[in-house]
Amino acid sequence: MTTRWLTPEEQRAWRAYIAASLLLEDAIDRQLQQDAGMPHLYYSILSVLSESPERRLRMTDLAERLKITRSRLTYAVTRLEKDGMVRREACRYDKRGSIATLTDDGFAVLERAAPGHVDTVRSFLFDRLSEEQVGQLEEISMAIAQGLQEDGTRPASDDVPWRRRSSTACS
Amino acid sequence: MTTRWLTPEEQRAWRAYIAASLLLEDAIDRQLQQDAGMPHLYYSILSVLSESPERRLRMTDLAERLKITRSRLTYAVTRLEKDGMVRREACRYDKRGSIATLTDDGFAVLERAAPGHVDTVRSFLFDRLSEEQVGQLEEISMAIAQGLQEDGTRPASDDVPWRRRSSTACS
DNA sequence: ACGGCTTGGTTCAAGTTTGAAACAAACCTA
DNA sequence: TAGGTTTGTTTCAAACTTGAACCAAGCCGT
Repeated sequence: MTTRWLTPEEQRAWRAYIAASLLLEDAIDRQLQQDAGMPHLYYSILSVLSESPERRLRMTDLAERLKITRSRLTYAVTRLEKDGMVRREACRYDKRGSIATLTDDGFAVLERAAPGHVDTVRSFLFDRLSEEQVGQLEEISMAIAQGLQEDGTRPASDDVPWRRRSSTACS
Repeated sequence: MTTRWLTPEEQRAWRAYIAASLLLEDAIDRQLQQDAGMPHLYYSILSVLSESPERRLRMTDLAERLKITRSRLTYAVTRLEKDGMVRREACRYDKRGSIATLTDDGFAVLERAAPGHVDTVRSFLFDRLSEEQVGQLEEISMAIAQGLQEDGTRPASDDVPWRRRSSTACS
């Protein structure tokens, strides 16, 4: 079948989206680099850890939540560990496992950086959108993400309910 | 003043957005890497050039349109030039300038890759959105981009109408 | 208990991005 | 028109990302 090219509306949306996402990520990266000495992803790692039970998470779970590869996460955590914001611990129940724990230092950095980060997100994103648009953005994003996660989520099909594939509770 | 944290709705939207944009870019990068041997940005460079008059554009203009730094563009174009998809030419009217031109080979690669790319964008993005949502996405993206470009665009304030700051027409 | 498959994580090399510094040409302005 | 600033582009080192390859450790069937 012959290609269905994008309609003019779709083209406009696509280009606007590309531009916006690039600019936004750049702005956020710059702000965090300035104020916290780390890029957005690294901040997100600290953030996710801080909200996890005991501030710890297995590498794979962390990667899954952040939607990044394990390899990328390994690199990032190695850096964060060097900087003392995260500690790696062995998983008792699964000797293959490695658990990343947010240190007090890491938590402190996070707390110090959070206000500035939120301000940035606010001023570049939410302050420019109506309440309605915020809802629309969520729905659109969910729709996109859903289509891209079939694989990642489907394997979890709970036909084996007794077996957590994501061992957050480990150790 | 004390920080205005994100509301639950905003948090949800923000997280969904981050996830979606990461996943989408990854998917598109992978597809293009597979089928065209280059990441999304590089494809975009060829694409923008292909639509420019004479298939050529000054580096700065190209960077501006793509919303990337000049340094990043320099690197990318160097690679594309090595691969023979782009040629660099000197600008006659401004000896500092450098003009990137899409070669026939580059155009051919673009033509060959375009259908697969469009299919990908379609299946991961537009097929999952209603017509309404496409419009919403455009508006939201425009709103975001606008806030982040004040600097880049404002200097262009046409109080000096006789002087094009973007010399697309050069050479 | 052995071999084979899968899973969790890391490693390594190659490629890309970043941001500051370096240059050179163009543009003032006194 | 000399000197100072701005603009267009590249360069360089350091940081980051990618994907394939690797190594253990768990899992499973026989």
